[in-house]
Amino acid sequence: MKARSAKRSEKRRDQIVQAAVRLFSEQGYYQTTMEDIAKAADVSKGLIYLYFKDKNDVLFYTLRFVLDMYESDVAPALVGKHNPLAALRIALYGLCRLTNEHVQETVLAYRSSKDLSKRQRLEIKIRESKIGRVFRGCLEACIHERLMLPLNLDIMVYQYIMFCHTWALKNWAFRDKYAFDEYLAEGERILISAFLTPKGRKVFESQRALAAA
Amino acid sequence: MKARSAKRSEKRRDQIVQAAVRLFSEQGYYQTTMEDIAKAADVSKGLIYLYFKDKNDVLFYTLRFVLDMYESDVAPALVGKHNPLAALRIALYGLCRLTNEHVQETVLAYRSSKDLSKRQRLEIKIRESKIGRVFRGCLEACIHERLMLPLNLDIMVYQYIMFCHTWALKNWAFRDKYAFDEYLAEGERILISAFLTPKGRKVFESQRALAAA
Amino acid sequence: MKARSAKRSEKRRDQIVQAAVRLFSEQGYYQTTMEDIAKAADVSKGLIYLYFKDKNDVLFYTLRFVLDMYESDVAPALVGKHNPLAALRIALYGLCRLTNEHVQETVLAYRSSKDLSKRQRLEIKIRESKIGRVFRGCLEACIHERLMLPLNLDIMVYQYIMFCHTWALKNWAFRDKYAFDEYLAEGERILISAFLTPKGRKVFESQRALAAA
Amino acid sequence: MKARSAKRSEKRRDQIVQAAVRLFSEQGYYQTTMEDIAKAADVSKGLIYLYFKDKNDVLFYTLRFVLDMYESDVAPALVGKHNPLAALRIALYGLCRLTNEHVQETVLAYRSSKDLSKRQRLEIKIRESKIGRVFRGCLEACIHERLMLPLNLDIMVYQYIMFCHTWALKNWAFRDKYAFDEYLAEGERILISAFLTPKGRKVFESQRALAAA
DNA sequence: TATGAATGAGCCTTCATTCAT
DNA sequence: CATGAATGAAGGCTCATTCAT
Repeated sequence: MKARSAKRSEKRRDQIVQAAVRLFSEQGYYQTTMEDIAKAADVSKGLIYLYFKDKNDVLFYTLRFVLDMYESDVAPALVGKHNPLAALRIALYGLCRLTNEHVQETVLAYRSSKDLSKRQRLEIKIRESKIGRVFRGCLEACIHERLMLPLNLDIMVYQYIMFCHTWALKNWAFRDKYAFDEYLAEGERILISAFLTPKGRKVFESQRALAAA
Repeated sequence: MKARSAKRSEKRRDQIVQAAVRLFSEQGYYQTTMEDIAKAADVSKGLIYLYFKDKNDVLFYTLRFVLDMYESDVAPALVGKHNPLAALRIALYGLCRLTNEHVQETVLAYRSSKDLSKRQRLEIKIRESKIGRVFRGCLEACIHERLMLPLNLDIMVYQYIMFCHTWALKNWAFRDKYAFDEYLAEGERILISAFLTPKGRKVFESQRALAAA
Repeated sequence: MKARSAKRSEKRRDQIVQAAVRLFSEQGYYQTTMEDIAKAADVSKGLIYLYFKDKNDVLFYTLRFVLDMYESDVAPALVGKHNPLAALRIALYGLCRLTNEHVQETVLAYRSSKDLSKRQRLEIKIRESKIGRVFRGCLEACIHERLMLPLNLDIMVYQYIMFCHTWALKNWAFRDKYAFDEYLAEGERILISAFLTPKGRKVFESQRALAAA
Repeated sequence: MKARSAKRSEKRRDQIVQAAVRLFSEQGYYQTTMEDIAKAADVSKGLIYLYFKDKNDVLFYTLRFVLDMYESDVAPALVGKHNPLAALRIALYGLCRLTNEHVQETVLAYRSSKDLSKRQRLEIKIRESKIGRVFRGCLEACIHERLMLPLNLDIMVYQYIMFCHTWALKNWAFRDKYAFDEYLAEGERILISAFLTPKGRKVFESQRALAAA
C-alpha cells in the first residue's frame, strides 16, 4: 500500500521535474509559469503544490535532478578502471559528452542557481562538488603514480569541468567551427597531454594506439 | 544645442545603466523592478522609457556596459607591449583582476544573456569576442615567435577567458582556500608555462626575474 | 443494525463538529480549511462530505452545537426552582459562567452567523431565542409575583443575555480589571437589584443571606 | 503641489474605504474581493495597493473609519451641555441613532475585528474606547452631582454601548416588534431612570417636560 | 523633458470539492 | 464506509508600461 503510493508519488515528482527541466532549460525559470509546467507534465496546476512547496522548490529539484544526472552518469563509467590516466580521459569524455547532450540544462544551472535560497544553493553546490571529486580522484592518482606533473588539484579540477561546460556556455563560438570530437581532442591536449610526465606520455600513447586499433 | 542635449542624454543613460548594473548584479534581472532602478538612479520611472525601449533594453545596455568595461580595461594595457608573452600575461592578469573586482557583474552576464532578444544577444556576443581577440592576438604572436607551442587559438582563447570567469562563477569553491594572487599564479602555470617552447621559457623566466626585482 | 450505524454516524458527526468548534473558534471560519478539520477530527477530508453537505454546513452544525450547549446547560439548572428570583439569578450566573468558559465560541457566533444561508440563520436564531425564553420565563414570573417592577420582557431578556456575552465580546476591556465574580456581582446589581420591588428586595436579601451562610 | 497631491491621495483613500465599508458591510470581508472593491470605488485593482498595503490593511482602515465616524458624531453633540444627565441622554440617543443608521457597519465591526493583526486590533480598541470615554464622562458627572447612584463606571459604560449595539446585533429580534423610538425609550428607563437619585429624578422629569413642550 | 499616478494583464497559490479505489 | 490524490476556479498581489500634467 505504502510502497505503491510512494512509487506513485515518485512518479509524479519525476513527471513534474522532467517537464520543468525541459521548460526551464528552454525558456528560463522566470519565463516559465506553473501553468506551463502543469500542462507539460500533464497534471493540474494544483497537483504540483502537493509535491513541491512552491515554484522555487520545483527549480531546486530541477537543478538537483540535472546535477544528479551528471554525477550518476560520469562516476559509474570509471568503476573498475584501474589506470588513472584512462579514468581521467573517460571522465573528461563523459562530462563533455553529457554537456553536449544537455547544453540547455547546463546553461540552466548557470542561469538559475542564484534564484535558489541559501540553503538550497548550498545543497546544489554539494551535488556539484561530487562531480568535482570524480576528477580529483583521477588526477590525484595520476600524479601519485607519476603519470602527471604535480598540479593544484582544486583549480585543475575546475579546469576540466569548465572545459566541458564551456562547450555549452560558449557553444555559439564553437559550434560552427568545431565538431564535438575535435573540441574534446583539443581538450585532451590542453588539459592532459600538456601535463604528462615522460612516463605518463608513454602510457598515454599506448592507450591511444590501443583505442585506434 | 544638440551637443549639449546629447551630452545630457548620455549622462542620463549612464545614470540609469549604472544603477541597473548594480541592481541586476546584486538581485538579478527579474528580481529588480523598474521602480528599483528609477529610485537607484534617482530619476522617475517614466524617464527610463525616454531612454530605453523597455526593461529588456535596459538589460541589453547593462550587459553591453559590463562587456565594454572589460574590453576597454584589458585592451589598452597591452598597447606598446611588444613582447607578446608579456602581453599575454598582462591580459590574463588584467581580466582576472577585473573579474575579481566585478564578480557579480560577471555572474550577471552568465545569468541574463539568454533573456535578451536574438539581435541583442548577437551584439553582446560580438562585444564579448572583442575581449577574446585581445587574447588571440597575444597568443598568435607568441606562437608565431616560437615562444609557445602551436595551439588551437579559438579554444585556447576561451581557456584564458574561462579561467578568469571561473574565479567568479565558482568563487565559493576558491574564496576560502586561495587568495586571488595564488589563483592567478596557478593560472599562469596551467595556461602559459605548460605551453612554452624552450625559447619561450627563457623569456618567461627573465620576465619574472625582472618583475621580482 | 440501523441503530448501530446511526450511532456510529452520530459519533462521526460529533467528532467533526467538535473539531470544527475548536478550529473555527480559534482561527475563524475562513481561516480554517477542510483539511484542518479533517486532521483535527482524525478523519479523512472526503469523509466530512458524507456527513455534511459542504463547509458551510459544517459551520451551521457547529453554531447549532454551540447554541444547544448553552441552552442545555442553563435551562436544566432551573428545573425545580420555584422561586423565580432565584431562578433568574441562577440563569444569569449560568449563562455568564458558560460564556466565561467559552469565550471564543461565543465570539464565533457573532463572527460567523452572517456566513450562513438565510434558512440556516433562521434556525440558529430559533435556537438562540430558546435561551432567551429561559430568561423570559424567569422574568415574567418575577414580575407576576411582584418581585420586580414591570419591564419590557423582549428588551430586558437581551439585557441579560448581552451582559453575559459582553464578557466575551469585550473581554479585553474587563479581563485585567475585574474578576469574573466581580463582573457577575455588578450584573446582579444593574440587572436585578435595580428593578426589584420592596417585596422583591426582601426576598433577594434573604437569598443572599442564605447563600452567604 | 504637495498639498494638492496629498489631497488627491486622501480622496483616493476615502474613495476606496467607502467602497470597502459598503461591500464589507453587505457581504463580509472574505466574500468581498479586491476586484469588487476596485469596481465599486471605480479604480483599478492595482491602485488600491498604492494606498493600502494589502487587503487586510483595507479592512483596518475600514473599521477605523467606522469607529471614527461613531466618535466624531456622538462626542461633538455633547459640547456645551453642562447638564450631565442631559448629556448622558444625548449620548445614548446619539449612539443609538447612529447604530440604527449603520446597522451593517456595526455588525461588521463585530464580525471582522478578529481578522486584524494584533497591532491593528489594538488601535481599533483604542478608537473604540474613545466612544466609551464619552459615556464615562457623562456618567461620572451624573454620579458626582448626585443625580445618579454610584455605579461601576467600566461596566456601566459598556451597558450603554452594548444596548445600542444590540439594536444592530439582534435587530431581527426587535425590528418587527419595536420602533427605534420605543427601543430607545426603554433604554432610558433601564439604563438611566433605574439609577437616578431623587434629585436626579426631578431633573430628569423637568427635562422630559421641557422636551415635550 | 520629467513625473508619478494609474492601469490591467498575468502570475502564484490556495482550497473546497470530487471520485476512483 | 473511508481515503486522499487530483482538480480547477478564484483570489491576492506585482509590476512593466502608459499618459495626463
